[in-house]
Amino acid sequence: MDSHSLYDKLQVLEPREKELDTKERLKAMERPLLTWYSKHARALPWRDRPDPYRVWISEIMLQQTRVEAVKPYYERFIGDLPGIRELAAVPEDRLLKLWEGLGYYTRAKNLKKTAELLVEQYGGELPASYEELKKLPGIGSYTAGAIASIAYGIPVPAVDGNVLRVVSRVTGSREDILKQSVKTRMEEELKAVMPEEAASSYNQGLIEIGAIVCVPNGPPLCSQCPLASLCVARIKGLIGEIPVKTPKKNRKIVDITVMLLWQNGRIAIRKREDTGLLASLYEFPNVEGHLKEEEIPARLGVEEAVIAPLPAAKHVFSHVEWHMTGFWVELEEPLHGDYLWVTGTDLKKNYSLPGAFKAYTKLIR
DNA sequence: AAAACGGGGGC
DNA sequence: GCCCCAGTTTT
Repeated sequence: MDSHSLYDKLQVLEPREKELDTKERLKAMERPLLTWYSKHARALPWRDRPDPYRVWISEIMLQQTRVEAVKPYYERFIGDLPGIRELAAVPEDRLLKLWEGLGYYTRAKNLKKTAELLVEQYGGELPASYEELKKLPGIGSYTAGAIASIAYGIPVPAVDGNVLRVVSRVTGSREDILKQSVKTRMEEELKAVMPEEAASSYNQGLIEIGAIVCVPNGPPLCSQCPLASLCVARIKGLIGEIPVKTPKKNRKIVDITVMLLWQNGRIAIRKREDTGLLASLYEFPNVEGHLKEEEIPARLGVEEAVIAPLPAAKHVFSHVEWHMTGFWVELEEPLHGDYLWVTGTDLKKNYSLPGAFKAYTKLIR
């Protein structure tokens, strides 16, 4: 029987697909990619003046974080800490306050650690070398490639989730893009075809296509894509199957009891451990497990307290869920221990409490 | 190779 | 409710 599906008819209208191997296909992206990027690049704050410091800060903020979320943080951060030396000298609490709400707080701590390193050992500047950049805390292969190419014009690739998606589609690769081995090979393949004089636009162009054309969720806008005629996934109708990603695992549930300790007009907070989840941020005193009201005094080591239950709350992290219950606890005297007793105003202005505690933070005047 | 590490936006 | 995001580090 004849095949007359819409897809078959459309395929007849396509220019005949050239027989290209992967390397030739990647090389063939260059001209359409650069032409398209010169015309369609979004105006973004960090693109105004791509000096190494500004590129570095933006790239760290953009790790696993959307452009729209980064914009206001970036502007404020650059305004407060305009250069490496200011960053190296900033107190950690003020730094974390600048980062509050962005997530992945290790990024901020690594930023400061690296700034100190740069002042002490690199003459206060980011090194103009992919290999040297990659040695710095918080800078992996993607970020090293991004800084090297965008700030210094060094022809090395910068393979992020966008590039993985775009290139796997263009080449028609059904390999699992979450595998490190697949990313490493793509980096090698792209390095071999990188234009010597246009590394910045080449990398940013690939990323830009991934962000606004070959989008991460929903169908790609192939009619706007400069790589459409080269794209194996599109030509073979594999857009829905590529990129391949392995399914992710379930989140662990953790029960937590949060206590708002109130004494003489002040609330107790404490600093979290400097490693692990929400490292170095502040929190309301809490314990793992769901405590009953009558268990509270003993846990706090007090004879008496006026206790009232607070609403339950849930916070979802990427790998764990906190299921929280809470109690309001009025004490006659301060507790011994590493607590800071702060007013509501002081709390909001000077201390970074992660969003996980929002349900309880908002109860404080 | 897998897990840890946030928070927000899209559907 | 699930997926994903201009990833890196630790286990």
